[in-house]
Amino acid sequence: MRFWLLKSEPDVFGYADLARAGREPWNGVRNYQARNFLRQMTAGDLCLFYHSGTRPPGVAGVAQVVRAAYPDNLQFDPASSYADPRATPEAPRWSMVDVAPLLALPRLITLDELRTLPAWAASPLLARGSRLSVLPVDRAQVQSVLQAAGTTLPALDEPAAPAL
DNA sequence: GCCAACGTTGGC
DNA sequence: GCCAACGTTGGC
Repeated sequence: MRFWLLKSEPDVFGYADLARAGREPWNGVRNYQARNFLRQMTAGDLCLFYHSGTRPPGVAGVAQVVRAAYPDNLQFDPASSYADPRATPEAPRWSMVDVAPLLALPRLITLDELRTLPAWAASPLLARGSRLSVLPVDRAQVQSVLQAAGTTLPALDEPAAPAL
């Protein structure tokens, strides 16, 4: 299992919207680095759901990848602002995954608070001018956020897949 | 292949 | 609303 952070503007689509929807294609990512991370995701990976463009920004919940990367539908939709005329169904350029809600944090863990957590010291999220909307995190970072929020995820504390 | 111009992101 | 940082575009 790997761990990721997904940014979204809550005015557009926040964690509460995901909780309501039950499942959602994470489409519209139009940055190659972010796209390449999407392509590394597999079902079962956990994603911190980060609210950006709001005050304060921070992690609002945890989502789970429920479908690995497949072609982003919006790239083929001329009516979409995410349309990409260079993309064809035979040669798609952009990918999306499907995510589902897993846990709403009891309280937002703000960007300011992330800056105080040792596990986050080296995260690109905290780097000046960071704009990446999909980025890898690690188990310790996820755990530190859950701990700060006063909650846990049983799946996190289990050892990696037990050998049979 | 360089680089200036431009558009976008995102914290403040 | 401002502005710094960054990625992309397109002329050359």
